Amino acid sequence: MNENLADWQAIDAKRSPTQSSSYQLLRRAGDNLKLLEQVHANLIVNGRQHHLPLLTRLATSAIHAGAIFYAQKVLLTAPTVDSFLFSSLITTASKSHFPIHTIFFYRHMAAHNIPPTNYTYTSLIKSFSELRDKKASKMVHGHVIRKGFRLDRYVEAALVSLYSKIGELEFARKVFDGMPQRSLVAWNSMISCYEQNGLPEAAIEVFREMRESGVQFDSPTLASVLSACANVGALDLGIWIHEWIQNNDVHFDVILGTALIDMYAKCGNVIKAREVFDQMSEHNVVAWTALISAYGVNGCGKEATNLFRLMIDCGTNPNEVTFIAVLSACAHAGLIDEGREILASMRRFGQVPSTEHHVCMVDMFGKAGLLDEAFQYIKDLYTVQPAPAVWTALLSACKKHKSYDLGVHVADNLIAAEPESAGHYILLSNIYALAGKWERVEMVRDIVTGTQLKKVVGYSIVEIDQKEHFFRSGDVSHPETMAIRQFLDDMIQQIKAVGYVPMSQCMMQQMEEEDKELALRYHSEKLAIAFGLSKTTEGSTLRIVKNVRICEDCHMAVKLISLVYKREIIVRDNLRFHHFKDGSCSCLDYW
DNA sequence: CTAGGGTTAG
Repeated sequence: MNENLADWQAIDAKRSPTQSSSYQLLRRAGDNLKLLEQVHANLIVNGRQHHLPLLTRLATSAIHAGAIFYAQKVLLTAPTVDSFLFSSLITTASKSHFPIHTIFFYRHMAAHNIPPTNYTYTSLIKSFSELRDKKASKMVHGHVIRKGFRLDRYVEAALVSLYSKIGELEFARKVFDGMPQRSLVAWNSMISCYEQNGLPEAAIEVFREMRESGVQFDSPTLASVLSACANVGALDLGIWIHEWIQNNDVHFDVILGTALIDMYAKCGNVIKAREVFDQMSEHNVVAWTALISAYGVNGCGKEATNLFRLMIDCGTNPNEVTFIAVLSACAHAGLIDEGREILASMRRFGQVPSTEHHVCMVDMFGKAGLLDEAFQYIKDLYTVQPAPAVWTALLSACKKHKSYDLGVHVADNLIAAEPESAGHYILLSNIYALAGKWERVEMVRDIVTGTQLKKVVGYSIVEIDQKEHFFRSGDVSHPETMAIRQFLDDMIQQIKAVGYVPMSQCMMQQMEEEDKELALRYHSEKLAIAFGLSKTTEGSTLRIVKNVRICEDCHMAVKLISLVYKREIIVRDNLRFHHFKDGSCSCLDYW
């Protein structure tokens, strides 16, 4: 036996490393844990456990197989260790989403007095960004500085990404600004940081800086920027990027394609979104969902549900996001029976309806005025307290359909469940206002102001010559405010001539009729449209992006504006699109 | 022979 072993080792020693039998066995074992254990035994029997490259490969393969504890055992029983083994373990563990074990390996590395490398930190940082712990993240940054990797371009890019994921934008920017030489990946991390944290304008601004500093961008850059364009409604820049992709040699994959679909969809151009989809060679569930959502938010519910079925026929299974997209499409289009059917089909795809799906269903019933059905749906759901978002959907429906009693009942429950959310109080006061109970409106408003609850400030954006202009209700901050107001006053006169009557009941505060009319007149979307009309030529489409829902008065006004000025106007609110043309809206007043 | 950071849908 011992002689055999000696022979074996003699033979093996003569082979080149890649031909060594142990290495071959390891390769063939792949991610199969049983086989890896056999190779491990083989290594020990043949006295090759000192061979670190083999041991490293064994341990990383074990992690790939999901056997993180086995990898730990390999490490703890290894007769010798080196920096490479540790870095490999840390990298593989972080890539395989074992963040805690990544830290375990890092601690052991220190215990063995093996100095970390920049490889160590990029992976360690990646694990911490998965943990989303602010304090721990800053501790890692401290380690990076103490060990002298503060100016390593790989580590810095990872830090930008880490701070992005935990929402520490200023720290991300500080690291980025402090880089002596910014890598492409660092630029991409910074852009993605702003995009992912709800600051699409800032993301676009960094992209501008990037172009100015002459850094060549790539496919991940553009995917992030397109996503930012989508969220801010920057169609001009989006089209510029699309053309750039067509004229340059950039890796056009399913991710970039999906980003393009979403950009066109969120800028209101479903036709182009479909065109991009049809040109893509690969369609995964994300791409399908983006297209279904495109049709859904633009009010084309029938097309959305047809695509949903086509997707399944083509062999792609819907996931939870797909169901949200298709159910909300049903809600926007009033496809009640289809919505019910699709909800029931979730189980077949291994999906369980969650709060977001329930919200879609309640919204669907609620929009259609089926308030009792919506209420019953909620009551049938749980034995315990339903999620607040479900009640909010019902409450919005109560407001829309002026159901006073149910509305007050729902709002009471909602406020009891989430007393810190200002939105609930506003909805409740709206319900009181609709019922003319002004003293209650005042009471609720006093609560909101008295406790300093944060309320969402509504705004509208209009893009003129690749520049976004922001307006809030009653805004006077725009440099051209005087001209805008004059144009707007004239615009109101013009639509009054064709039958516009200000819907003062949209004002949820008690004030004089005249004041109500003026308050309505300076709603942010009217300001944005007046500015847009005055700055663009006849025949061009106007696009407005809002962060809250359009009110009934503005909806009526914009219909008439589209008629009088012979303009197509697309308004995107936080939930869907309204395409105004020739005096009517694509939503057919169902929203 | 064994290791890096950034990208898409709600």
